[in-house]
Amino acid sequence: MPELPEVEVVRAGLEPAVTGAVVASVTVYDERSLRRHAGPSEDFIDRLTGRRMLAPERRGKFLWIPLSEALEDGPSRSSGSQTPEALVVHLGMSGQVLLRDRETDDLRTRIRIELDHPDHGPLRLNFVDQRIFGSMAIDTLVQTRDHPLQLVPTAVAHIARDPLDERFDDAAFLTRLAKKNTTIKRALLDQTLISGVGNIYADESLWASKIHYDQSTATLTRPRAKLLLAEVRAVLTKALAEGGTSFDEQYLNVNGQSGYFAHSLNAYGQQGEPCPRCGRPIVRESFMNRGSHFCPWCQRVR
DNA sequence: CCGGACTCCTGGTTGC
DNA sequence: TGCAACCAGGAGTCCG
Repeated sequence: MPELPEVEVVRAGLEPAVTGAVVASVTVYDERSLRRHAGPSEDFIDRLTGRRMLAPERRGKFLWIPLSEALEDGPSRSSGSQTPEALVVHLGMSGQVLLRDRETDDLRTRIRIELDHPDHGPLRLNFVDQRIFGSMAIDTLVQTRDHPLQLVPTAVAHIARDPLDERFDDAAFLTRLAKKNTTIKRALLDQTLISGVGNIYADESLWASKIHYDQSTATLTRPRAKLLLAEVRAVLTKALAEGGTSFDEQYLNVNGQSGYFAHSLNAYGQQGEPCPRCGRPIVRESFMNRGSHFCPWCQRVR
């Protein structure tokens, strides 16, 4: 499942290739991938075709590419009365954005976007998604509450900043966390409190900070919560560093599954394996309709 | 505010 | 060997 590091790898891979590119054509092969688009596929195609892409942005697991008019000369209409828009991408469980030449097809391509880039020439974006939990949509950009000059898609407006965002407010997060009447893993997965963390990195950062997934947030001491936040950052940063190294240079292959962190997981998917810290077996329990992996010895409710 | 149930979805794996 | 049941879960919605 793509979480913050995987989505950031995609964003960084797309940036040099799509920034400044003009959308030549759009093909929707599966309308279900437009679930989050407020309108029919014709509307999606009309609003995307002919637009110029700006630098991709990300918050948590959401990725978006702001769009401007394609006009090269004269004053840009995008800064005038036009409502700013963006192509919003969420990878869901299995989404990938593959950057290809105009001849390359990919299995299970749901949406295809053909681009003309002033430097790189003709390109093709294949949105591939096996389980169709991901989506593309054209959305309007709105001001954020804490920074009026920063615009985000309306679909992202309710999402908290992620812990790798320089404007993430540690103190405010810790205070909100302490006031919540819930348990810690639930809080970590609550994208309105802290974004970008999914099931894998939640389990990994809880293991690293020796906290049980069902620990009450109200009784979690501030030092331990602070440690957890530091471990969340460490885990995400490490994954990002490992994932950011595996690009195919010929096609600038942007792949949502490349550079996965699987070879250095301590808890996630490790049930039955010895805990790397104490040697006792890692246990998997069902929680929130998903697996929770933890060491019952190192991670106890306190 | 909180949590549980449900929905979307498909291909790999398991079980009989 | 064949097929059905099961499983994985991000995010939104609805309801108690």
